[in-house]
Amino acid sequence: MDYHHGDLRSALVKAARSILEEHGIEKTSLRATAREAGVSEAAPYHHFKDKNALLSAVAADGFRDFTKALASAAASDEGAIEGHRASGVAYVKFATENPHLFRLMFGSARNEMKAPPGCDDDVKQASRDSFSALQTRAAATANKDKPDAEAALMALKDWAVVHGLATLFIDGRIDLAGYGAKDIGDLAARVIQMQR
Amino acid sequence: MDYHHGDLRSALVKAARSILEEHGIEKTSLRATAREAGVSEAAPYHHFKDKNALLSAVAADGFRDFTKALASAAASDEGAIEGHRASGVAYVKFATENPHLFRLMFGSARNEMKAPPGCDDDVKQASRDSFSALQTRAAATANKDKPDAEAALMALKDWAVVHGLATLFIDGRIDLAGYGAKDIGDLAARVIQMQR
DNA sequence: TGTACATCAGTGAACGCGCGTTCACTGATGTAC
DNA sequence: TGTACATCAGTGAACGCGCGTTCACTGATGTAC
Repeated sequence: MDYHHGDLRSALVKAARSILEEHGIEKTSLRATAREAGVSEAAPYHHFKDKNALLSAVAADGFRDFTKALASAAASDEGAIEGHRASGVAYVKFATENPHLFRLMFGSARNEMKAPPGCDDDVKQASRDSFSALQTRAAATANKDKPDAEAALMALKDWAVVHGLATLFIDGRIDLAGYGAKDIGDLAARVIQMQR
Repeated sequence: MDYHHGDLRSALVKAARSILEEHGIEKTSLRATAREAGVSEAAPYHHFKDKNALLSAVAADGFRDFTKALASAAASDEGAIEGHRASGVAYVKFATENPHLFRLMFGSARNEMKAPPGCDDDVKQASRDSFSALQTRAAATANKDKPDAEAALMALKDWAVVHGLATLFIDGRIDLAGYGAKDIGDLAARVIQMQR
């Protein structure tokens, strides 16, 4: 028996994330995670206070990847507007490629209510980082003549569009063929640039 | 003991919906529903094949209410665009007022995979009704000069905006005060009418 | 370099829980005669 | 109108399951001397 694993904590996060993506949130139990990591079912308690703490670590991890994916999409295009749009497409793609993780990150699967304040800080911080980067890019595209309040609403609308597309798509509500789209990235790009 | 309840089936749907809204999806069990309806824990099996069937009935019920709420909002305003916008606000409000129901309706809490084709038809039909009404109203606002494909994308964008707002809000991602909004309906109305 | 020891990260067994589901049953209801 | 009986919607007890969590434990590791 291995009595010292090396880095069980991150191995558990990885294992949980893998179960989550493969089998969904309701199969993602502490026990299954421990088994996946090849460790006894009580071992996770040396690294996580409870199940919620593990799920929060997975969510925080997800947010860090998410932030990176959006930023790198934005950087690969020149021009504030192009970059903003590219990061919108990346938003939808990330959700599509990691649907269960995306739901865990945004949803209510973790019990945030009973967490003492100060706890769960990791997810909170990681998600805040994502959204502030998002808003920064949105702000960079704003018409200079418009008041700040309008720019903020516009940024929210852009966010809602990509979040709505992502959510509807992973919940199976969007029929790509019906829109003549070859994939969700294609459809997202066209929807994002659409104007009345 | 009451051996004949009268209309246990719909009482169970009502009970499940009430537990769902009050305590969330993970507390919504068949047993809890039976207890809430004041009936033995095995009784539901005379009306629903399994837990999924009960949840599907709740979701279908929700979709019917949802469709009504959107239609009546659209009807209370004159003009296609005003009606369309009003139904968008109603969309967000419905989600806000019935967050758990909304998640059940759209989400993956029911196991749709293992349902034999032909089953679950009730939800499918009810949700299709909702979305087709939505698209009809969107189409009515379309610029006549635009090709149909563009109008369809525009309708999808409108849908994504309200669905995104609804989802982000019920998941606690939107700070109303930060936008100077008095409530979510107010904010939704402003976001919906916002243009670049 | 060698040894005693505190610490720390594992183990494995056990707890209690609520759940979905099944079963044989029971009593109320409506219908045929 | 009265009665026999099939049907149907309930009951209550039981099943097995996987889960979160706790516990006393054990053996590996690093450090002080």
